[in-house]
Amino acid sequence: MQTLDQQVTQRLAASGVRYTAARRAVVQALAAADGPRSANELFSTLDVPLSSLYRSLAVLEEAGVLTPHHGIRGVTRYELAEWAAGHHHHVICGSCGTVDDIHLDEMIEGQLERLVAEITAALSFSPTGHALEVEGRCASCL
Amino acid sequence: MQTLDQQVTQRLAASGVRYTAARRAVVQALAAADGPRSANELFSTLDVPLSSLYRSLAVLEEAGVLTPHHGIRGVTRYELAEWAAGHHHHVICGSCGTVDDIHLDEMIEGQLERLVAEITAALSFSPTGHALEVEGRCASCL
DNA sequence: GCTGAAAATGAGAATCGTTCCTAACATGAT
DNA sequence: ATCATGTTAGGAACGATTCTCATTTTCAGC
Repeated sequence: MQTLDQQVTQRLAASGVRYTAARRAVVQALAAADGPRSANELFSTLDVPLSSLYRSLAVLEEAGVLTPHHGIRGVTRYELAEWAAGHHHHVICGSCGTVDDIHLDEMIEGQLERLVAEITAALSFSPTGHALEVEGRCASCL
Repeated sequence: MQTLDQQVTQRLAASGVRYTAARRAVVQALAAADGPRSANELFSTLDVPLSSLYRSLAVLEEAGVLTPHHGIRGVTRYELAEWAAGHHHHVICGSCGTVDDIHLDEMIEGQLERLVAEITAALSFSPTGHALEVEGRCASCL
């Protein structure tokens, strides 16, 4: 079992890029968060210039370390990829755009997986993943 | 059983706005499409000024006729709301951003519904809907 | 420990989708 | 016909993101 940093280092090396301090800060901030975060949200936490932040996010996405999540008002939030964060789903507030992770218990997740398999079996489309999103209002927007 | 136009007229009346030619064109274009469409995509089809188009989309969303779908690069695509288009899900190409509708058969949809009910039962969050999105590559991006 | 090429950075300008503003234009109720 | 209100076109403004480029950092090979 390797640490997250070791795994990220390997992934970045495979893309021929370095695991610098700014990139490390981004990965650690996202690892500590309990949902996807936008560039601006990270910016207000991290003391990394915005332009560098956007570049780091792009590099990390390209290397398969982060996955983007497109929300309201053109805001893209990033989270650790599935191999790092574990497979999970999202609860999204339609009002403020906040996204929280939810992990389904194995039984339910298994059912969902079977469902997706049935759906994609009939399509001429090569699926790479699936996402179940529950929409509603979060506690602070009610 | 009323026509779509009649139903939309009622919804807009409830919001105190008119069902004008431009709005009718938007609704009909989306009814004919087999997936969500962005303002730009509609613009290239409809001969409605972009600013009016955006306003029409906002009005129709506000009235509950359309629902937005946020895609890559900050592009928002709209589709008819569930009451008009029927409940369905999406297949999304991670490369070009194209979104296509998929309708699940009743048995599968019922399973999914039960799944979502189980998930939300444990959350202090008032759900308004759910979406299952299958990600992958479309035929033209392979 | 140096050195040079490649990679990464920071600051600001530029771009893109989208929203807001304003003045001119319809429409329906009175 | 008149008035209040809804609607429009066009363009300015906006926020998120990307680009540019000069500078700095990193690291393999000496």
